[in-house]
Amino acid sequence: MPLNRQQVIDEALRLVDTDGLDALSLRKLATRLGVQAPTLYWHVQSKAELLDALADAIMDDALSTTTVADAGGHWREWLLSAAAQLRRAMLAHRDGARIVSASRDSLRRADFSERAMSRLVAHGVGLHRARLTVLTIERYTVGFVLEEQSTNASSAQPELDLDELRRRFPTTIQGVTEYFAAGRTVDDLYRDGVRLTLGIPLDEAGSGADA
Amino acid sequence: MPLNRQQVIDEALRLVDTDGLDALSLRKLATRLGVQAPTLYWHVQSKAELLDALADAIMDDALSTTTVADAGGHWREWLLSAAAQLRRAMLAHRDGARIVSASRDSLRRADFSERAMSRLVAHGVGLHRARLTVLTIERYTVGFVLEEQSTNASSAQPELDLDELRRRFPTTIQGVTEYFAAGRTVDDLYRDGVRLTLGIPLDEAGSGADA
DNA sequence: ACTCCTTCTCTAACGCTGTTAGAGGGCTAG
DNA sequence: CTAGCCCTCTAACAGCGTTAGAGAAGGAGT
Repeated sequence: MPLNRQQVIDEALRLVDTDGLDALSLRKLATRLGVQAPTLYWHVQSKAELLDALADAIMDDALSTTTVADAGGHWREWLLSAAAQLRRAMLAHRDGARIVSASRDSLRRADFSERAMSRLVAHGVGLHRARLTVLTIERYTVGFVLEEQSTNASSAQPELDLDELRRRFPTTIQGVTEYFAAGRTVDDLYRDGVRLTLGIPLDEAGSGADA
Repeated sequence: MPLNRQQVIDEALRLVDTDGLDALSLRKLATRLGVQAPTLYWHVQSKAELLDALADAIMDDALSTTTVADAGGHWREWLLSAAAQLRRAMLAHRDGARIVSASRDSLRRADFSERAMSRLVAHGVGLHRARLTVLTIERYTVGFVLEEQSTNASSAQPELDLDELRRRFPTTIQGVTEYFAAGRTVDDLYRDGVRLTLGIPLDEAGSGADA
């Protein structure tokens, strides 16, 4: 049985998952597939095209399962769960957000936008606001997961003195501490960001002032 | 006069600006500085550290000018202009958002958060909401500029049929068309996203001008 | 004047990368 | 038996980040 484009993509994704995006080389990938590196060029135009295919594969996951969350309810709730699905899909693979954000034209991302926007419009949201809302949440999500995954990937910082941090970033540290002290998780943090954007009221332990 | 770490960073940034991040190699950089590649290792620990320094340089721009926008007014307006400043700083260099988002630990980004959060808190915003707001807007901004710059960098897509796009993404296309037809720009789009998150009312009907 | 030490740059090389050229094996169709 | 497609191969190129180690230049101390 000859090799197959889909196998190449799958194995590449697996390699990325174990070793990280920076460790993905065509030679290593070829070896895993029991083949020589130039052979891959029969199945794939270039490494860049392979990366685009990986991004599409990740986005497919985000799209395939969004339908499930279709159950009725307010459009805000629907969008919140669709966005969480997008995040989960990127989070499902190491460097997932980097892969998706680096892909150059992916139509799958447009599929996501289209699905979300049309749903909002169908629920009576104005076209203008629908577009703005979906775009904002998409970019927030990419930015969020990108940061979320970059901290994992990097080596530990040896020289950071906690006391100096507390001195230099008192408010930030306090805010972070307060947030997680209440038993909240990064998942909650992400969703609260979406809620903020959607104007969904969030339950703060200590109430926040407004002006 | 011997070479100098600052010169290395400056020239690297200039090289990135003209040729893009992917074209930044130590050999090319060294040649521009009239020196051999290994010499750079005297001034810089590794290429990764150089990239971090570039990110810091970009963030310095974002921080140095934010103070100017300190003039009184609602904290929402202040944060909007601070965020716009952050975006402008990344936009000022080719692949700026990629450089910033890939930097592994930058304290300058924490400086930005700290400054924004403390300002919000000083204006009476609760710690919880301040943290959430600043974090959301930061990640939205990185995601936004990342996408904004990635379209520039890529080669033009030859095979995209406009009719097929219209068929596949009717709502999206309609929304995009509507948005820009009113004379709005990408700048407006970015700011409207921030406004949405901050709960600042945006004028949907007519022009993109705002008070 | 001589030596020591630091600062900065050099040459040479290692192992890795994506990619191309081009040969060839194996299968199917005529 | 031949033609042609599908798929894989070997060999090689130019480029990459990085290291080892030599050496030039200059100030400091004796």
